[in-house]
Amino acid sequence: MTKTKDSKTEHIILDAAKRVFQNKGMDGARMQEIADEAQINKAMLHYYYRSKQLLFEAVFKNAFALLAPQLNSILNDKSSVEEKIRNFTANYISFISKHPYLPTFIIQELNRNPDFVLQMKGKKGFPNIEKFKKQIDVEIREGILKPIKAEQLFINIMALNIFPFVASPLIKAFVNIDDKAFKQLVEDRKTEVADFIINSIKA
Amino acid sequence: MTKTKDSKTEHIILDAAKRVFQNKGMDGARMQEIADEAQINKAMLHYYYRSKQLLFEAVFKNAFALLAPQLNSILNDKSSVEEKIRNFTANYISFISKHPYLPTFIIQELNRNPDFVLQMKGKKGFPNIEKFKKQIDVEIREGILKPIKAEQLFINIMALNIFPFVASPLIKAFVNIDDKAFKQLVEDRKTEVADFIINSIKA
DNA sequence: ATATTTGTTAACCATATGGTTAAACTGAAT
DNA sequence: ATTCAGTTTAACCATATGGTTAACAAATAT
Repeated sequence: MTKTKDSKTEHIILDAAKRVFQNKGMDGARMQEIADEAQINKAMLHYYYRSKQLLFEAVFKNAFALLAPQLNSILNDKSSVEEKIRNFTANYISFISKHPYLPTFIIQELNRNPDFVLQMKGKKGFPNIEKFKKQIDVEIREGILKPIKAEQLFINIMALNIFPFVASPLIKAFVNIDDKAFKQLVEDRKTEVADFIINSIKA
Repeated sequence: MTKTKDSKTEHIILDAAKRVFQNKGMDGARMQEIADEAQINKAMLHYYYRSKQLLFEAVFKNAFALLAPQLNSILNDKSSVEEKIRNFTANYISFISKHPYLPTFIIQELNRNPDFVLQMKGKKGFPNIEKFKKQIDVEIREGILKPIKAEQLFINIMALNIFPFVASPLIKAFVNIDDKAFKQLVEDRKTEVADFIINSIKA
């Protein structure tokens, strides 16, 4: 059994760091807490990841890499706009229900350090709107869709799908519901949101 | 000139604290930085606000008090649903363009400490969906609107209006635009978003 | 078997940080 | 002028925190 480059410990650390950073953010997280979470000596964190900043970046990139393909599906898939919206909405909400921390974490940390996104932008697999733009224009010309800017539509799709997870404490308070009812509301959105969007843009 | 209860210094501190907390969040903010920002001795912060936590709460409540009336306008005004949506969208985007930090700050800190919202919930002026719910049901019965749950519609309105500000670094990267183009995109949303929503829900 | 590299630990260090204190200053009331 | 409450400052304190080190253990190579 050859030793894998990523040691077991290294993985345990990343996993613990994920949990802590996702809950507390970069500023709120403590190296000792990550070590405790991993049931490991604090020095190991530095042994494998050198610094808090680098450990954080590993976690962030990991999280981003999980999210990006989701968005690419709506930007680059071959199906029609309507199909894409229906698929994306259902899939995305399922996906995030399994990782409810993800969008909040990414958005929070990107606001803390907007330059961070520039580092990602170059890499392949980074979501890009160009293909989607062309597709929208084609479907408008074909009379399938009402005129709308692809940028605005894309923002709307993102907003309707992501926002409820980012703002859940606020929504729960305003709508005056508990966790269970909120979960049901989100579940309903798997079709609600797609209908809402398509209603609006279909010619 | 009688001395006002709120001293000048107290106000200067709150103002500086706003700027720092909004940019760095509770965890990222430093008392020394706030003192520097206010050009004042650090001990004054404790003299007037006792602790970082209390100073933070003052800032947070202040921010929340600014945001709440905006949401109440859509929940409690007398006009028709369509009018409300058009007004709210235009007003809200104008409002936030002047306070771009607000939604991100509130959402971020509420996620850090969800119990915080419960403390606000009791107070009068806290946004509540009940009236809006009834209005939606009436307009559906009258055939003005297609059937939709008030909760979902409210979430959609919030999402479409608030999300672009919360996720601006992400959006700028995906849509591949600079600050100026983003500002224009947001400006366009003052009518875009209302049209998008009304398109979808009007019978 | 022995040397060498890799992994792990406890103790330690420098600095940052929220908070305190005691003395000094200010301006108005006596 | 003196008192007195409210305000401001510099110095200080205890603790938390990210990071390092040196010794030790386990695995791997020679």
